[in-house]
Amino acid sequence: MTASQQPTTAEELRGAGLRVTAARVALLEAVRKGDHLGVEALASGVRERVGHVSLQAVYEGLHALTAAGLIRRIEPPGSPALFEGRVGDNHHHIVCRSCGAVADVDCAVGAAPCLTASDDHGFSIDEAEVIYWGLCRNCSSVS
Amino acid sequence: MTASQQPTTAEELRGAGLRVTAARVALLEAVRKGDHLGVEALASGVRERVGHVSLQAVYEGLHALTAAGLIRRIEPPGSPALFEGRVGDNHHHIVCRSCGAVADVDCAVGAAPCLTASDDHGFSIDEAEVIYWGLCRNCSSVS
DNA sequence: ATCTCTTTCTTGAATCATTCATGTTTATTA
DNA sequence: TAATAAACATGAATGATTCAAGAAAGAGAT
Repeated sequence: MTASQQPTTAEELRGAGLRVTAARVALLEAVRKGDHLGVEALASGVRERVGHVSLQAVYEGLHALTAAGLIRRIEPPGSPALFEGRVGDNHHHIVCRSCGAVADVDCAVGAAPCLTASDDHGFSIDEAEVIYWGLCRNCSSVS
Repeated sequence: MTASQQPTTAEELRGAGLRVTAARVALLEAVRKGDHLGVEALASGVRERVGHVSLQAVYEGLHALTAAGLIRRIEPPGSPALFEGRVGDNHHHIVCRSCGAVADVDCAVGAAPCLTASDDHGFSIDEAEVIYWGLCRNCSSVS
């Protein structure tokens, strides 16, 4: 068996210095398949694939995957933490004020948008995170 | 006594449809005097002015003042809620990754910045909130 | 000034997300 | 296959916030 061109999930974990366990493979796949899911939803997804996994193992796995840069954690105000598989690009999020739905938004103004604050107060800024607030299609039609 | 040109704190509360109580006057002043303070710090500030006030009264007062638009609530990821007195303008925040310090940033690109997402996914967007991440002067000098 | 009504406040408990602690299991590598 | 460090399980703890029910106190009417 030669190494495939596209690394498997297991190879990605090992390449990030993490051990390959069924729980973590399933967790990474659940995050990637999901669309900004929370911890409970991810735990359900993992359990569908590999049987019982404790909630704490899910929390630890999410920390490890986040630290390794394989997934990204976002925390919209008023919501528990959500996780997504899209990493490395600089993208932002729209959050529905009514139902909490989250969608991705590519940066509108280039690769490192908004990184220029008008007055940085002596801070050295390395990232600008934008959250757009509004209503999703469903919620605005109900209005 | 004629009405002053600059409304008093009490008049502002009444004008917003809220009852004028010592606790809420002190709370509004504490928020305005403070610089992005959390609930516990605000409770301390209120108690310095008017004696014992329960934490729940502080929470309720903060909700009421926020709903009335007299103060603004922000919730940087990883931090409990913070409150500020600067409202009505569209400004953003810098958060120190190391110590959590928060500073205000005027919008870099005009009155309603970044409100144009590249793809709104059918959302109707009414606000863009920007959080700049970095290190404050103190934390970056310690490096 | 007093009465009434509604808002605000208090006390105490409950909830939710997340973390901590300890012991056990399991994946890796030698 | 044995040693060891990472990952997992179970159970308890923490911190921020909210809920519930009754007591106190502003605001406007009498």
